[in-house]
Amino acid sequence: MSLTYNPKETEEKWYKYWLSQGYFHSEPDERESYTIVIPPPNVTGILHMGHMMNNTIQDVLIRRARLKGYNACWVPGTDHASIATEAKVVAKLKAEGKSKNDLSRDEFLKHAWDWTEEYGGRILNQLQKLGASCDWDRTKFTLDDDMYESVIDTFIDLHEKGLIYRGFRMVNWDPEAKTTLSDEEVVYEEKQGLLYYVNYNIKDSDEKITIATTRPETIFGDTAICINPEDERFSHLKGKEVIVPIVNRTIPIIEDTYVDMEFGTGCLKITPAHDENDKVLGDKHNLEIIDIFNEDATLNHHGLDYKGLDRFEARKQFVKALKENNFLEKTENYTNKVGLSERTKAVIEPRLSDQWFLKMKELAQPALKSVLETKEIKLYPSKFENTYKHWLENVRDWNISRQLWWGHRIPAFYYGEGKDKFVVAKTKEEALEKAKKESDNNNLKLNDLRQDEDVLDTWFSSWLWPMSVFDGIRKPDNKEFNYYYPTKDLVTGPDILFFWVARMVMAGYEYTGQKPFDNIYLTGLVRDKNRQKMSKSLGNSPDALNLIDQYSADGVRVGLLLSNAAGNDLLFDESLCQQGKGFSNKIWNAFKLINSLKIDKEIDQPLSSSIAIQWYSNKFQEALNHIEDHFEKYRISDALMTSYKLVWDDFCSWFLEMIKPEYGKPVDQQTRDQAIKLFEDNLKILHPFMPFITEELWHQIDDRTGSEALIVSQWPKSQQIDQKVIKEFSFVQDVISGIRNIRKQKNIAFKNPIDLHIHNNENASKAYDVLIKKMGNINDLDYVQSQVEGCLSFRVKANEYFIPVAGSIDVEAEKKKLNEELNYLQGFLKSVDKKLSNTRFVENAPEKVINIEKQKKADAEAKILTINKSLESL
RNA sequence: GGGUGCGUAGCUCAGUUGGUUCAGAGCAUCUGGUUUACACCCAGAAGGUCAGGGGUUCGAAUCCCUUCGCACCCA
Repeated sequence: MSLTYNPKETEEKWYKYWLSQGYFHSEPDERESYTIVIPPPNVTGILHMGHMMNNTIQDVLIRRARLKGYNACWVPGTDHASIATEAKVVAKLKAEGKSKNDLSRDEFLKHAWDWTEEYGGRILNQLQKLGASCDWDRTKFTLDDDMYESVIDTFIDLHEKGLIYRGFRMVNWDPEAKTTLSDEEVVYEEKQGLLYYVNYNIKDSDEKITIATTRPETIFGDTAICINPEDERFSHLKGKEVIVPIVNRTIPIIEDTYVDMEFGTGCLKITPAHDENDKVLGDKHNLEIIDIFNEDATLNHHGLDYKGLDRFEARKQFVKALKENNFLEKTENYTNKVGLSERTKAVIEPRLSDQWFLKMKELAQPALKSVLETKEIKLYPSKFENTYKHWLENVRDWNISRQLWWGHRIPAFYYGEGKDKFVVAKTKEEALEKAKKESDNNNLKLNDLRQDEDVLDTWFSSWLWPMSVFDGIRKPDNKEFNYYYPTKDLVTGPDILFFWVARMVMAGYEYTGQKPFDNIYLTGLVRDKNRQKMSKSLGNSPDALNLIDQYSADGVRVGLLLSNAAGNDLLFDESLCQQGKGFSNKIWNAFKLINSLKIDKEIDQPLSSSIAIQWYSNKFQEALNHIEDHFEKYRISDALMTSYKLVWDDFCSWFLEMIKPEYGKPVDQQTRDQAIKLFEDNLKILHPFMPFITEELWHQIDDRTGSEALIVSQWPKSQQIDQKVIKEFSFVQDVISGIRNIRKQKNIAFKNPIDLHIHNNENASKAYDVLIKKMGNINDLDYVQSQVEGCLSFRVKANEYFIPVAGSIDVEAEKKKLNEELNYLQGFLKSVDKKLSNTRFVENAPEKVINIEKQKKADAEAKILTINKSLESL
């Protein structure tokens, strides 16, 4: 066995081994299934801390399920991320001097596929370094043929059900990506801007009216001025018209109570094409709609001389012109929230366009019910239920179209001039048949059909993920789907609770009548020390593989899990990984110790060892119960911490020290065998957290065949716990701590033996005396009936322990110590007495609590008695 | 503007049904230790107005109200 643990070699070796043995692969069989589908990372992405966190948790769950005898199946895959990927491909083309506009759709898609093939597998390979035990044979991509068809089938089905419709709506337009974004993809930022006060001349009058706007460049699109009908300042202007400055168009003054008389000048310009609220007013008052922008947010011909200028440049120049022509009254500083594209950071332009929408209200109902009413799906931590509820109860129709090429192309075919002349069909041929019927025109040819140019929102494919990875959309009765679905756990971040999770629940019920998963576990976001979300784009994410290099995969896994409770953000700190690595070292050395002991088959097991084994067996069972409970409640970090303390404190610091023979002496066969058995149980519960080192040691213990690998062994069985053993030993631990304290106090090195006299008021079991002697390095241990002079003392419960020390005892110091203990106890007793003499407490508190208080009282009284006696004898 | 959550040791965070185990863990700090599996170690110590105030209760870090600070979501 090598002196120190070499994670690099080990990790590579065992990952290959697991793969070669097919342990990650699952096929339906008679066992119960335990399925997790990975939240598909972005195909162009690379591994960041969030992924590591997320996937470590999934791997812990799936490895534990495997050990517990489930047929565990973790399905990996990626999504095509239309906006992000298309943006990257466009950027790459640009760097090569090509423009997307010069390419045909097919040519562009070829570039996108090339890109995907080059970078697509990257993130999955990185997951392997982390130890992820995914069933790689099942790896899926949202644009695989079967996945593609599932999405198209779903679109057609929902359209037939009347849930998908086409609408002319104000959308969030990203002028950089030249696409629509959903509300969820827009981030708002406060920006310092100006409020411009602009004068409009009243037609056939010398009078003018002043409006305040943050966007003077949209004046080109003005089609009305609106005043509040109750505003007396403007009542004389009712029915008149104004002239748009510079543009010289005449527009009406309309009246609507929507206008806030307090804000600005109480007078509003209406630009229906470029503002959501103006659009509503425009519809109400039948106003003309003038769209002044091109798709890249430069001005079109409505912008007159400013045609072709970017909106911000146009604003600058137009304001200058307004000023020069005395239309600009004044400007004021003004902060407003500006919507930005999450992906490109471009300022969102509200834009009217034809889009495809999915009605959400109906679909949301089962999703609400299952999480909030029937609890068929459980959400961890439950605090997110409120957020979930609020979103679903106020859900808006989902704009599912994107003005992009990379993705699932909308299967709508236009056959005539009007934009409502279309049919939805799976193939062009089917579409032709439908179109002939609808148009009553049998002369229609394939060439007369034009397919919609847009693709579907990426989430419109990933909301099917738990079904489509098992081909459950196309073939709902297939064997695998029936076996693996519904899945068990979904592990993801709270930031995509609506984007993805809620929608998967909707799709699940819509298509199977069943939930897609039993449990939703929302992890925290990984943040850096400045509380910023860690992301590649901010450049504040440590390189994942570098971390693994430095601290080992096991170390990083432990580091990530250690201080991370569900749903709470984790401020990432590398020292946590260091702690994880330190833990590996500890485990390694624990085995090194057991392994290095020479065995003597002739010697009997010492009493101290048999006690140690009995104690640790029970301690292990107690911890196992806690661990099971933690897992059940998805308190993964607690489960890890419980295991950590069990192995480090109980196993290494106590158990191993107790069974360790004197230096150079051999160990008996029985103790060694039992220690190995207990160590193996440790490895089993550690395996989900630290798969590599545990598998390595498992094989160092013994030559094992393929089917005997740790990854496919059996999780320890729960057994009856002997609480008495644990309780008695805990008392013994206190005694040993007391001895250590005295040694420390008097600077008595451990190698120097001392004597111990025990005044056994508690009538504690003497069975453990051998251990006290061994662990305290006690020469003579005896029992006394009264205080012993010339000793330092300490107490455990009512028991008193005396240790003779060389030189004179400082009687005053001893008295002082005793008096302090006495004072504390008397205060404590008083508070307990107060409780017990309170009739309302005795009447109301549960019996269990009262008994505890009574026990406290008895213990305190006994101890006080002991101390008083000691004080007397001093 | 509306909603949700958070505030516990120097730092990062647990604290489950209000009641033993409750004021905890890890890191950092300090003191001592090593011929012995591990200095990636061992044995100890110190560190707290549970954000402030009020209330409910026999009993509050935990429940309610309120003030302050912070974060996130939605508009």
